[in-house]
Amino acid sequence: MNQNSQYIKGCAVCQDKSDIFGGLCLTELNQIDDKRIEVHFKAGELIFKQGTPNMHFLCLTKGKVKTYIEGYNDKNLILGIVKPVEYILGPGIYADQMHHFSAMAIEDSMACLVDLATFKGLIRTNPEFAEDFLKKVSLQSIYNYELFISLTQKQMPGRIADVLLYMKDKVYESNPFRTTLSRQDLADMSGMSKESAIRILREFKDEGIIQVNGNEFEIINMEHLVKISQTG
Amino acid sequence: MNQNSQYIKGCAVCQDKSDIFGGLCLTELNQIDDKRIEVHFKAGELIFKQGTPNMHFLCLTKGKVKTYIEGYNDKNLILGIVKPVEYILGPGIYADQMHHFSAMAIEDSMACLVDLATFKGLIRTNPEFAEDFLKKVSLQSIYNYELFISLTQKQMPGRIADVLLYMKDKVYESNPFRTTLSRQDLADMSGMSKESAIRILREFKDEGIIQVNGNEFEIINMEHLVKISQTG
DNA sequence: TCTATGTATTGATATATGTCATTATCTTTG
DNA sequence: CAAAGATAATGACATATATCAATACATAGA
Repeated sequence: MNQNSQYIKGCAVCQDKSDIFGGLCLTELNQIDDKRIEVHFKAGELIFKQGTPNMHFLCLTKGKVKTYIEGYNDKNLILGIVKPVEYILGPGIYADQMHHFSAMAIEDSMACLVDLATFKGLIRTNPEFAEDFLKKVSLQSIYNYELFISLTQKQMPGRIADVLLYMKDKVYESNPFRTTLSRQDLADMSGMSKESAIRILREFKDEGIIQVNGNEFEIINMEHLVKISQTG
Repeated sequence: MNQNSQYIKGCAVCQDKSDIFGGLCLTELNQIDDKRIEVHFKAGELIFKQGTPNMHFLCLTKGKVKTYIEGYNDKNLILGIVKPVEYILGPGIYADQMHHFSAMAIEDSMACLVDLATFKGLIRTNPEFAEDFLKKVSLQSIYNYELFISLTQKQMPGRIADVLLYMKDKVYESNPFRTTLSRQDLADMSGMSKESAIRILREFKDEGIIQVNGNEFEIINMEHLVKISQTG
């Protein structure tokens, strides 16, 4: 994937654009291209912060990003891990123009920032684009409902199982997978203390459900893990 | 509010339509009117059920409705209470055409059901309408983030405080308020067992924060309740 | 290489919360 | 009005989970 040479030529030839841009014509793509900034973020860098004004549509072209709500007592709730090519867009753009969650690179990342006015203009003028966007928003919302159930109705083993399955299926899309997420991050994804997260991981390891080696995880007994996820 | 005589004359003269319809022209309103069904639901009746196909845009014109996710072990999570005039629309319409939560009348209610194709057509042809809709969806989403924090990072007193404040400010908009929600419902709003919900309510009562008389609640020490909500 | 710093792990303990059983209270209905 | 069924309330207890403190491990600098 020699992306670098591609985005230089602009959105029209970019292979890494979010699929909601797929239906746009050349004029529209150029319109975006004119208002586009490309930024590199190092792992650990904050991309935007909850409570600050939301000025851009952001499309992740490289790396990985965690989105998280900053709650009380310095506790965070990780909403999800975004990978390329996916946009990161909070609900603020059509409400109060603010960010309602924070985003931080968990790997060295690259993102295209598009002027919000341009983005909103496209929503107004191109119904297909608007529908595609609504579809994305809807899928996000459906995922959030699953998260609600996981976090509020499952006990710790079920929640950790959900996190492991999420990482395998949605984030890394491979079975032995290596993550840059810390144990604290795993805890923040499952709404528990990091000590508890560690303990559950150890139990899973002792029961032969997973293999853990530092930040490398392998799910060995998938059936059992899925069952734990389902029975809560 | 002699609504009944009004909707008979159709959407154009209806005072009870969701405000996102405010910007529609007469032709568009008539278009909706042609595809509109008006239905009465008795308290306790299911309006639509999670997992069934989503065929209509639903606008509540009278009564109150609880929306809830049906989770594991017959446990529900109430997402919110909808009151007139507000629409009830799940994320399924732009995704898999399914309901992702259930809706039940908690009072005798009246709703307008509008054909989804008509609704989607308006989204495509009227950018203001699309933007208003996106705004609604966004506000809902922002509220969901607050709910995430309340449910995952606050202890029981904080969660019950949030429920009480939600009912006072958003649902009944009055301070002594009488609700038709059961204690089980209050528990389902705050993600705890009904016994725990009852216990916390009693503690609040003993501490002089609220007054409870069956289903009538009055917040006496607002400052204290807000503090409990904030400190979790 | 050694120290310093952050992260991970573990165990002991405190606390929050759920479950179960029982009784009380309210509502419906014959 | 009485009986039956639901909902609410309470207490005793079990369990899930957080917190605290101590230790181990890794990693980055000097």
